[in-house]
Amino acid sequence: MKNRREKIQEILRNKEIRLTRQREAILEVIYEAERPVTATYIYSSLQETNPSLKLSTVYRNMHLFVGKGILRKLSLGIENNESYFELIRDEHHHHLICIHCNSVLPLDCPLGEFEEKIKEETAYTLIDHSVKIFGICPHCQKYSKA
Amino acid sequence: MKNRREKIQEILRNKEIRLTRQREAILEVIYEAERPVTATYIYSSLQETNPSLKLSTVYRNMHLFVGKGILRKLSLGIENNESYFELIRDEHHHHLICIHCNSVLPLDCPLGEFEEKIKEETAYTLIDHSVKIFGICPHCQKYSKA
DNA sequence: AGGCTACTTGCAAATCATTTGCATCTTTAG
DNA sequence: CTAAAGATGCAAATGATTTGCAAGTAGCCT
Repeated sequence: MKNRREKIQEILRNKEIRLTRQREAILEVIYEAERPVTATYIYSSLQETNPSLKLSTVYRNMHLFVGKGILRKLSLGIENNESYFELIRDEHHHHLICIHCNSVLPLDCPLGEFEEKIKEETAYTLIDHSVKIFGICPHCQKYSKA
Repeated sequence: MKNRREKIQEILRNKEIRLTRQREAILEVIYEAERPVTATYIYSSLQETNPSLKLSTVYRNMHLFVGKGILRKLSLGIENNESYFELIRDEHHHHLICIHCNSVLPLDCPLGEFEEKIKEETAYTLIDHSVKIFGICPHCQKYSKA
């Protein structure tokens, strides 16, 4: 039974990415979050334990991880223009976004037949798709009653 | 039978927006484009005819028009981080995006029952959603065979 | 037609997210 | 243990978008 740190190191080695303190720390934060996070979130989360970590290093590694297929970059279209990053786990899914607190939850994919239909109708080669649903989470519903 | 300029002026008046040379020109570009456009696209399109128009004015009016329900802002997640804006015409729809030429086609909405299900399962208040399908259009399929 | 007032614009500087150049440090293969 | 390749810190650059402020203009009221 491997602990998280070992699992992260294995992922990096499998992808032929050098192990650095920073990279391990970044991936730990992402694993722990269990939801898409921003570069700034990662940076802030690590300020206490890794005060020398720079935001540019976070961004550089986001790029690297996306390129290596470890992460996926999302453009959620939330008020700010920050990009979110999430682990590419096995299964295809989508996102439910709270427009108050910007938190993000995973959703199953409701397309499928729809894609077939589009493919026939338009003759496009379909490559990928994304579904985003915006709402207000139960927690924010309470606090925005004021 | 109204011409385009008159139609635009009517829209602005209906929304209680002051008529300015800049606003009319901006909306003309958007109407003519018949697809989502960026602020920079609008700005460039107007440099010849309205050389004094500033990009900040375009952005300010994009904001205004979105707020008044004339336009909708899209985050398409295309390589650059530019925002796209489209006219809010009649009905709710979605987008099929060609990843080669960045052209955008409208799609019918495939959600509906799915939203009901999500609402029950998560207790979120659902506000809006977006579906984007990425692919390669028939035209680009030919030219990318090379 | 002229004038007032509030709203707009141009302009320049600020801001925000993200990227990049460069010198210094660290990882890893031998 | 050591050198070379690659990574990081730092600071400055970039690109998109926003903002403060003074000057300009639309729309209303004589």
